[in-house]
Amino acid sequence: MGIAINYVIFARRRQKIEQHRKSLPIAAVEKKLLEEVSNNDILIIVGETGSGKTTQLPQYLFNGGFCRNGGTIGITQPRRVAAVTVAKRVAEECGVTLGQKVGYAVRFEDETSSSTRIKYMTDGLLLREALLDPYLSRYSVIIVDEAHERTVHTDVLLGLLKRVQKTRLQGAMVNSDHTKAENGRLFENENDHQSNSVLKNCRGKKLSPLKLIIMSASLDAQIFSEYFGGARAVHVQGRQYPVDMLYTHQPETDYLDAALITIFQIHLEEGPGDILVFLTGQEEIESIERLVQERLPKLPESKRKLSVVSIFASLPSEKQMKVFMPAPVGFRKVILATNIAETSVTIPGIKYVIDPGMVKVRTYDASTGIEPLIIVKTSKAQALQRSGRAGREGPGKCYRLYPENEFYKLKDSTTPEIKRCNLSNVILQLKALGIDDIIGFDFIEEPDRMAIIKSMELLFLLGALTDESKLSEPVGHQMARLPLDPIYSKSLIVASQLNCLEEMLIVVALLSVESIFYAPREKLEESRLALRSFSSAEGDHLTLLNVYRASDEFLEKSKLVSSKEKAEKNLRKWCKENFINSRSLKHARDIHSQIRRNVEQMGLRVSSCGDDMLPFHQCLAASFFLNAALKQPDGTYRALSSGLMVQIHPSSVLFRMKPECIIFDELVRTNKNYIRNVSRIDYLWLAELAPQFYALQE
DNA sequence: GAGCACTGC
Repeated sequence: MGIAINYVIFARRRQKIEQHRKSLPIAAVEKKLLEEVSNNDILIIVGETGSGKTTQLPQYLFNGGFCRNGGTIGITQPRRVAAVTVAKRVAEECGVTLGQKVGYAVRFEDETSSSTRIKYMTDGLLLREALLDPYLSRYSVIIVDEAHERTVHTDVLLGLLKRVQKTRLQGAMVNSDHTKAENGRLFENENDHQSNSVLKNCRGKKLSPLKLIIMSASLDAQIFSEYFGGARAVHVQGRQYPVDMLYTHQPETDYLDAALITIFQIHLEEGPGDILVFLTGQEEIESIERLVQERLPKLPESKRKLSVVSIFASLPSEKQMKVFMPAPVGFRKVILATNIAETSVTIPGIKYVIDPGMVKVRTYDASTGIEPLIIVKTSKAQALQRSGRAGREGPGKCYRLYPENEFYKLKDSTTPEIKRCNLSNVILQLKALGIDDIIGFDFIEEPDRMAIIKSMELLFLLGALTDESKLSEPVGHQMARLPLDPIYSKSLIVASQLNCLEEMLIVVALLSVESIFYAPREKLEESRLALRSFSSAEGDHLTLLNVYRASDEFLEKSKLVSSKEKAEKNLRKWCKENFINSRSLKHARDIHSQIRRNVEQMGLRVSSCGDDMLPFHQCLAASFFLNAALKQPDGTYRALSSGLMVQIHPSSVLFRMKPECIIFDELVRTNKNYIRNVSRIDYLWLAELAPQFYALQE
């Protein structure tokens, strides 16, 4: 009886899934798409939101025989959550256990097996895979999804895939001819012993042609098509509800005030439905929240049913969750959000979107190496993405707080990340793939020449590149294998020589994540007091180490008496009491175990310097030497490499102490040039430990 | 004596 009922439920569920699949816009063109993929080695698919391309196309290809010879279909996503949730959904649609036919792989999580044929992953992870398998030989098809977002990973991946595809096509011809592939080289330096070993692994295997599919949600198919030599582009219809666009008559001088007025206008004049407001940062969000709360009591009592919630990335997860909870009965919800609500999270119930048209972006100044955040106008594509958030569940309205003619003056799309970021990691990865001519590399959009040169200089000074700009052996190759900023990778290599790798692994993991300290404004004093027990007079690096060790000790003790789940819950409580951000700490723990595994595999010696922290600080000097600063008579500091005048950030344990010579982790420009995560070093160490930079200056 | 958007390996 029970089995029969279960079967009925199961059958209904399958039927529902099938109905849903057939109702998607892409279902109407399944056969056509299969033909297109068969006939074209590269295909561009433009599909708007709701077309079903991400979940359906891989299934069509699987059923269409594109995995026949044991090949895998790989689908890349810019974000982890997308890779994970889509994989789960597709496994369910296929009626299989996740990790079997359908799986996913993201950093720290691998839900695949040898039987996986449809594999969702992040684009960054596929790039890492390429280091081990430069021809990506396990894949018969690679689909690059959300290519319009143009993350730095996507851009590098596109260049690599273009090359791999060409090589595999030639390799396949060669395999059938039994002659040598003269032009079928991915590498320029096949004689290098490192890449040679990789090549040998690949030669045994038969290279088969690779199908490439680039999927984009916006109308810029042209760029991708041109890049791939006039590749064929097909459009797939999306499915969205209509969104009414409303503009202001005149430009607004104060977009925050305009946003505030619009919130109340919608609340008082429009039908039910929640409001999503796009703001540029935490400060704006908090000030609008305060202003709404202040004005609410002035409304007639029956009109006060407005509940304000906010979301931004650095908000602790439990507070983020509040935006997903429905407002109390009869209340309208206003969500104040950064562009986290543009793509990363989807909040249900939104009918109204308010878009002031501004966004905070990170930029990169190659001459100073500083990456300041600035507020700029959104692009057209971004404005469209924002307005689309109003039409997910029904018809909606979008209030753009600028005149309509201003919209047409906006840039079509946001500047690709590769044009505004530090390129040292990109260069390291390309070099590790045997691509030595960075300036000649076929990027879809060229990075600035100056940015390339600056990053090469940095890699050279770190010892990752030889005089001929090749990856050095072993340092350069080791650095390329580590999933870290090059300076951090270098510090691990130095630490193994100075016998303090145990300590440096922890510190590097902590420096790699968002600040682990959580100090809410209203509890500033309390949080400072909590921090005191961990503080080290030597600086922030040791302080970080103390916090990590204390948390680790607490967790280990907790595990002795309770289950793993309970122990982790206890740790979160411990974090709260000590004003530590548990999400950041968890992230650091994950990175720590990954890089520890990495260095062990590389054969580096993991040992501890015990209580003598001298080698640890020497290691900091030897690897962060470009971030050294000297005290000036007035108590400020001069950064030695850039000559910039900087100040220790007030959050540093050395803020009052002001030692003569310090090294720092990063320089942030707000009102002043602040340096963060600072430690005291001996000035004389610089010339001794970093002669490649300091000996020349004497 | 300060406030930093969002991702990713």
